[in-house]
Amino acid sequence: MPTRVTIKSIARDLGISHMTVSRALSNHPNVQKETREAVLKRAEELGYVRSAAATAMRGDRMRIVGLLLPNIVNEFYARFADTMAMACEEAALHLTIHLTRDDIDAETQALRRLQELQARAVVMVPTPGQSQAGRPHLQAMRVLQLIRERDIGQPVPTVQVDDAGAIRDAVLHLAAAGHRRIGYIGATPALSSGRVRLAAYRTGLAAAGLSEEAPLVITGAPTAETGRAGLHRLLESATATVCGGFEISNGALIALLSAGQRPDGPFGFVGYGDPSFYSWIGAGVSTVSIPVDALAHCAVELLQEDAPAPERHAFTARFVAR
Amino acid sequence: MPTRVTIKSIARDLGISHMTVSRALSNHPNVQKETREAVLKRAEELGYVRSAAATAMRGDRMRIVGLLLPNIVNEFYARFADTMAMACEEAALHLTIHLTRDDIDAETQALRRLQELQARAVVMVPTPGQSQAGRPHLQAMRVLQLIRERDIGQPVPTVQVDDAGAIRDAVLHLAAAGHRRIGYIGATPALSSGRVRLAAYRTGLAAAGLSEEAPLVITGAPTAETGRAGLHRLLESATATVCGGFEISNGALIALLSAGQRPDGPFGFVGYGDPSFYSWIGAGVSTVSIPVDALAHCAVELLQEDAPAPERHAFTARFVAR
DNA sequence: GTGAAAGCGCTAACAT
DNA sequence: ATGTTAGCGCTTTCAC
Repeated sequence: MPTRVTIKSIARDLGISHMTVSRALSNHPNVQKETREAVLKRAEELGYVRSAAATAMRGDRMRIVGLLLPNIVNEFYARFADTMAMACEEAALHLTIHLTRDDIDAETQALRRLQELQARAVVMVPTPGQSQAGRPHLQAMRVLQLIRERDIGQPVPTVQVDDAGAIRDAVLHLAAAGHRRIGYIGATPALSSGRVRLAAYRTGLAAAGLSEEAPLVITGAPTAETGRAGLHRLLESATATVCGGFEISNGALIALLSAGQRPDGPFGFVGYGDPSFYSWIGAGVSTVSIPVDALAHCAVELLQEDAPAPERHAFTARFVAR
Repeated sequence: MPTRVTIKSIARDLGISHMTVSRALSNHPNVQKETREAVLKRAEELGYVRSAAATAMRGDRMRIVGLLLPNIVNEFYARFADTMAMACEEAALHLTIHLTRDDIDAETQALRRLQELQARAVVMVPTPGQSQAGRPHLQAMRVLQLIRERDIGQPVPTVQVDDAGAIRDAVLHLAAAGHRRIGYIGATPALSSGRVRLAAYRTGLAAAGLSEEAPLVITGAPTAETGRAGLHRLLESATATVCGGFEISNGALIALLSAGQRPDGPFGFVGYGDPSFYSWIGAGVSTVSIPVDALAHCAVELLQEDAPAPERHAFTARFVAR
């Protein structure tokens, strides 16, 4: 194995001091033109790369940002990660992904390892539970909470989605179209997002002057399967439904289509999330559109700041009628 | 800002040498029981974490693995990343994601930055083009190519998908069901995967004793939109189709469903990839099933090896009739 | 314009 | 069982 190319090895190679090499490589003015050029040329030839470890040892944090997500297959998280990865690339930051599966121990572990790395910052979707072990020491690492909020012993900025208005609007939209039996398929109220969305559905019903009928409210795991099963039941008992989750929405939509119905069809359908294909099924799928990219960009901007205020940044979802 | 907790700060705190602290923390036998316990206790209290940078400076590479992908929204890449992230978590490796958008400069840049980090390894889907600039110096970093192969100046292991057999089987399956006008919707032959899959489709036609009809072969960008548009055309000119791409398949399937057709006929449909919902649409969607998890696990295993042989690891896709 | 020294956090090697 | 030294690659500080 060839020894590492360092400023010292280049210096020896050129018969000069390693300091001159350092200066040449970091554009310091006090280097003779020819010396600088010789250094740059040799560095290029040998494939020199500055050691991030050595830089970190001198006090700088690593140019690393951690991203803690429950998973990355979920459309929302994938899109979020995608946008964040691009933004990080632009800011010359490394984005490291840590999947928690919503397990607090995995989360704690990931945070700990990010500190070993001296990561600059971490964007996390906090796991629902409360830690039984002590809170991790966050030291100098910037923390930013996404989607959910949890007390981690210090105030941190959060980036949230406010979808209550959009869900209420969805119900009102269906009611205005004449629907009286409007169902809801969403995540279990055990999740805070599940609670909020269900409450928004109820607000919508009330605003439309409709009363809730228990059999029309279907909650379960936030999976496509829940959406599929839910829609099957609602096809018999309701005339329309609102979905409260990405996977659930996709599952329900596929079930609707495979039942031979169109999304703009007699059965009223409002999805959740806005993958591109929603816009070209039939006349388009009405949906609660989440501004994923805006969320991701906000997150990256906050990461760039020296001392981001521990504020709540809420992004409003929009009901899109199609 | 509180100064960093280091072995030296703990040593001062305890009035002992930093070496004793180091030994205690790394389970070296030569430490008195009480001393060790005192150290561990204090370290825990202060939230000490070993500096990865310092460790890296001493010669160890960082416990970082880079993953270079065109994007992460694509179902296949998302699932691959998901599985890899879990496996890395288990192996105490950090997985850093770098999106190339199939741009060779982005790729080169990402590789360079991974070296600055002294990443242990990189799993990359090489971009199609050829680099005009010189090849990056890979130094001691292990490289593993995924899906595609490109000469990067040194032999490296590759993890590939062999889907030709499955695509041929798909055509034969449709032919056996009586279809004579079997279409194909796939990626442009500009991509190597596009070429291979199209060739497999042709092999299938030949094996079934059918001749190719140009209008039935639709290629384009590997997007859902290509699938949608393709299926619309084929609905008029063909009686069945095989898909050659994840996004294309999803797009075509949605188009099929929203045309009021069921995937189990009369129009013969074979998708590509096997997201969970394919199994519960109607009687199920026949598809070319790609063993994503096996690919990901193979990749992680190769990363663990000291000196993985530069072999080609091919995973065979299976045609699943449903 | 260039160089020498020191120190960031850590551990292997060598004292004691 | 514990302590001291040196050096990994780099930049800041202080000579020259």
